[in-house]
Amino acid sequence: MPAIHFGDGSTAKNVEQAGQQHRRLSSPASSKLQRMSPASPSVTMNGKINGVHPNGRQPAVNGSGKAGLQSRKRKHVYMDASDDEPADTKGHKANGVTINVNGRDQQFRRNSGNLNGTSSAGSSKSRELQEQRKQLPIAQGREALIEQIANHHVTVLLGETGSGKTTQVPQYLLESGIAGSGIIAVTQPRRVAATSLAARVAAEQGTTLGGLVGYSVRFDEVAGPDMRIKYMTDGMLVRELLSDPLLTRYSVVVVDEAHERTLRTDLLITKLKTILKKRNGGIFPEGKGKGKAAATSGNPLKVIIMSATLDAEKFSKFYNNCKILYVKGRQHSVKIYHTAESQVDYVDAALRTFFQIHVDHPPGDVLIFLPGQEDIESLDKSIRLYANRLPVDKMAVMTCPMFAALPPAQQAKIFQSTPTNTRKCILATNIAETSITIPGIKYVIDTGKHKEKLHLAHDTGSGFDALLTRDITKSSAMQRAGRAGREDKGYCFRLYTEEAFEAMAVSSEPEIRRTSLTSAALQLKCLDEDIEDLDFMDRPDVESIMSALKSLWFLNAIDKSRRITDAGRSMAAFPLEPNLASAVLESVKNTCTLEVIDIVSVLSSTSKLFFDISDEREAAAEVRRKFRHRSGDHMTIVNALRSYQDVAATESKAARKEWCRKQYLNERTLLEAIKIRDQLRATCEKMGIDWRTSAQDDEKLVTKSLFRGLVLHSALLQPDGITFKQVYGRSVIKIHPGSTLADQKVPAIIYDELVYTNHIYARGVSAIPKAFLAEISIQIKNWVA
DNA sequence: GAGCACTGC
Repeated sequence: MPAIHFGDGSTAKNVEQAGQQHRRLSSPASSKLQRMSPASPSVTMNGKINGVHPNGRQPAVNGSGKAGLQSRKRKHVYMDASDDEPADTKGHKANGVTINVNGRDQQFRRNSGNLNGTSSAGSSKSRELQEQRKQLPIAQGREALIEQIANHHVTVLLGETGSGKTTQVPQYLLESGIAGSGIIAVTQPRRVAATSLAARVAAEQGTTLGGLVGYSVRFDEVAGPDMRIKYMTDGMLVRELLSDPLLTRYSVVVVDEAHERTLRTDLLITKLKTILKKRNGGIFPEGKGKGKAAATSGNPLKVIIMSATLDAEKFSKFYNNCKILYVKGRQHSVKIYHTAESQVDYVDAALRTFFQIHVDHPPGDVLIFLPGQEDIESLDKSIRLYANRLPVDKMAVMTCPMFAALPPAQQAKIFQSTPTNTRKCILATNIAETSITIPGIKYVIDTGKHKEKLHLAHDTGSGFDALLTRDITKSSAMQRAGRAGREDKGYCFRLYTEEAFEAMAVSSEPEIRRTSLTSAALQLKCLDEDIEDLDFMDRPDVESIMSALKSLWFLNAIDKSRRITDAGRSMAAFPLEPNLASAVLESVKNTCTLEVIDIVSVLSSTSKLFFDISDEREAAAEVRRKFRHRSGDHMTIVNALRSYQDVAATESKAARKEWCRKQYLNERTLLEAIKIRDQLRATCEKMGIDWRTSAQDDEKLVTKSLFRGLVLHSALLQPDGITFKQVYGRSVIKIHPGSTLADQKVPAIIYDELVYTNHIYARGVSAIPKAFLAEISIQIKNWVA
């Protein structure tokens, strides 16, 4: 195998040499860095004007400030924030306050290997935990932090990985009395984070989970009357807004991981701004008059925005230039190498780089970031093939694929300890970037690619998604590199040039600018707010808003003057996308709620119901025939779900699992769907809807109900007898070959989604009579009139 | 005649 060349002609073979080379090139920056690093832990409070993290600054993965992540260009030099900012930030107008803390990395890790839902809280005694708390980097800035938060209604806290902000800040708020008698809500983008953090903080407080500290995520809540700190998913708090628009239960809302900019986080940030105005007396407290505004309301709210990287100033600007606090974290240094030339075949480059590391570098596990399952499986095969040919005196290689769709048992393999004289090689998607932390990683190989779902909106509200392999962003590249420095110093080999890195976007577009806004628009309508009028950090595209409103109008969720309808309010009550919620409401009229809820439960599950394994497609299709329903894929889902329940009623857990495997059914999807179904049935009961009504053998009732929600996803057969044309759009589409209706000649269809590969394919397809289309077009004309 | 990253109620 020819070697891959990294850096300026140096190969990965000689790390020290390559490292020296890199240091030399960046020497002006690194000498400055070393000078600026405080020699001992210190807390620097500075009320003067100081730009904290000027625009474009990257996160400091290399917390110690030694050689590593810095590039030649000054604007990407990583450093400790301090008084001694480079010239380009002088005079930068911001109310920044720097809390500069050095501290030791802790053994405790967030989200650490929590696939099995076990708590990351140790069994250590309370005293040990208290000692650990004091050792966290943030602990040294505790008093300064408390003072700042006490005196301001909004605080932006920029804390690096390992600073301890997420576990400690809520406890400081509680212990200092700032939170008053209200609840402290701490939002997280991911469920596992919310549950494992709550467990950890409960242990630190010496209470059981559900006492002082609780959590709330979908399907799972541990809370009690004494709860003062509540970790929750951002989606849960958005949902609470619908019943309590001012969030009166909470005295503090901490929005964590705000830099991820999920749609729900952005919604919260926007709504919190208006809630602050209402609860805190209309005006934000600026530097002067701090604390006074709180007196204008009996129940003031404090907001803390926590971010790991970048964007801190953007958050601050959004909240009338509120204070930015900065807490340093502690990470071990990671040396980064770029390839000397760009690589055409990243899978091949990853293969060769892995063996360069394996042959020439000391023990330590390797994590390779790849875009998807297909590349992972192909590289996995290649690595195992070559590993078998290694000389016997070399370490063995153990490969571990890792992606979300992988069965949990195989996912767990990455957390098993590596056998002696063996190097573990983990081949992972983005899942290893934020969702899970894998212990023992010393080397990261970064292909620089990921998969991205692009929503191609259409002015009619129809549109389709395409999943494309694209370049990652700089912040993503930094995050990936950081995965090598969790436990000790590490190395990151980027399979792209330094120029390619420089050309990457700083961070990805916020979700609000990429995703369908139909659901968000409906929720806001429930609060009597219009998505088009709201003050967002990043405003969504006009086309995207129009597409969302048009969809809502087609679903009869809003009327022609854009006011929410009764039906719209009912739809918002369901934890479903509005189109599926609309199908459920329609099923009430058509007396088939039982079947429709079964279907939408599966459709809104995370993964697909049927496995699609390319090598076993024939066998899968054969087995699937017995679930097949002539009307199409939706009733086929009902058949499969019912068959599973028959099996589940009598068989053991192991037998159920085996049955699913033989049917090429994803049991994880079935179990999730059943949970969702229970939740939907409960929602129906609250609304006085009888969910037990069944279509019996009249499946047209079911397709008619689904059609109501999928109006915009309807298409008519063209004269060629093969392709379909969208009724409310211009695209010409085909039925996906995996559908039960592939090769069937039906006059009109509805579909769940369109996927764009070499054709635009409709997936999740059912046949409908053309008469349905005629009926709806009359209804639509009547609304317009 | 097929090729799906991740997350949320």
